Parts: sequence; structure tokens; C-alpha cells
Amino acid sequence: METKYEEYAKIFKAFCDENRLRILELLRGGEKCACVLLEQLDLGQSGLSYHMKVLVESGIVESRQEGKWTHYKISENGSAYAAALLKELTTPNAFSQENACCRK
Amino acid sequence: METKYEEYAKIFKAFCDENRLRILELLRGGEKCACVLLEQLDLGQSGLSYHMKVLVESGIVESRQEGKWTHYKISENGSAYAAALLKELTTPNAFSQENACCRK
DNA sequence: AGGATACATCAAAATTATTTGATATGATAG
DNA sequence: CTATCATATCAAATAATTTTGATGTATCCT
Repeated sequence: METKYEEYAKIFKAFCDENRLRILELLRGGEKCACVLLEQLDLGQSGLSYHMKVLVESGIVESRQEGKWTHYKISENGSAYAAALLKELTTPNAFSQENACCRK
Repeated sequence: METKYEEYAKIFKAFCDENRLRILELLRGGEKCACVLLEQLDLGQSGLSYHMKVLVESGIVESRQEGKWTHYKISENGSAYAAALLKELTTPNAFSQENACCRK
């Protein structure tokens, strides 16, 4: 089983690699098929496939098959979930308890 | 020089490691000094120091020196910036252009 | 001053992620 | 059915990140 931390980490990995950030930038312009991404990026075919897998598994990107082509687009739900999660991870929680460490 | 993509990646790396996510969880409870973090985590001293450096460099965490102790807390500004950036990276941009690829 | 404490830094080892090239799979065109 | 195209998967090579243990540095305590 996966800890919740591994699961969260997987989501944010979408944003932790230059190539994936470039891919997201292209997808901000709308759905694209792999062949288009491939010609706009400095990546080989299997490299693109690898990064698309990471992106899809993060939930940030969705894929749609159409015959032999695969189309990718940014997932609204996935993105909203990531945004909400980031906010949660950085917001003080209810029982904010100051630490009583380091006596002077 | 650093590309903007490297800079963005650095920010999200804060959230891509189990140990760092655990540290953030502790910091959601308020400012903590390194010694407290150390005793709550399964990490050695130099390992903690390494992760705190990554977190501070991402801008998500701020540190404050007090004598020989270092206190860490979540940075409101850094977190807000990351949240805004994530939103931007996943929002369709103005000139959303559908691709004209893959003739049927 | 001298020893202890808190943390940072370094280098080596271990682990994980990414790239690359070769091969597999599945859809379509002929 | 066969060949071709688009993409996925695999394994090996490379690169980046993380862990670990040793050492350095500044502060504090006596």
C-alpha cells in the first residue's frame, strides 16, 4: 500500500521537471495529441511517453484515445484537487500548538 | 542562470518527498525548532538539515535563528506564491488554440 | 579558555528518476 | 492479411536526489 505522503508526492511530481512543465505549458493552449507535443519538444518518443505517464498518473493530465492517436489535456478536476491539497498542506491546522522546546 | 522551469520545479520539490511532507505537517502545528522536528521524525540530524534546506530554498518554509537554535515555520508568502503558480500552470491561457493535428 | 550543544556542510554510498535505443502492441490503410 | 503508423513498454546507461557518517562552526555554559 501507498502512504498518503507518497500519494501526495506523486501529484506534485507533475510540476518538478522541466520537460513536464513545458508540456503543461503547451497543454494550457488546449488539448494536444502526442505527435504535436513531440514535434514541439526536445524529447524522443519514448521520453515523451514516459513523461505523459507521470503526468497522467499525477491526475493533472487526462488522456483520450482516438484510434491510434492519444490526446492529452489538463484535467480540471485533477488540477483543482492539487490546488486544494497544496493549500491544505500549507495552512495552519486547527490545533496549532506552539512548541515548548529549547528552554532559554 | 536558471530557467523559469527550474525555478518553478524547485518550489514544488518541497512537496515531492515523504519526509518533507511530514515536516510540513508538523509545521502546520506552528513554528518548531529543529530539535523538536528531529525527535518526531525518523531522520538523522544531517538528513533533517538537508531537507530543511530544500524547504527553505523552495520558499515554502522560513527559518529564524535564535542563539544556537533554528526555528522553522511555513511561509505564508511562499505558500501563496506556490498556490498561485500552480493555478497558473494549470489554467488554459488566453489564446487557447486547438491543435489541428492528426488528420483522420 | 574549554567543553558541550545545535546545526551546517561535505563526501561517499545508496536510492530513485530520467534518458535512450530496441522491441512490443494495437489500430488503420491498402 | 500485411505493412505501416502511433504509442507504450522494457532494459541499460546516465543523472539527480537522498541518506549516512564524519567533520566544521558558532553559540552557550561553566
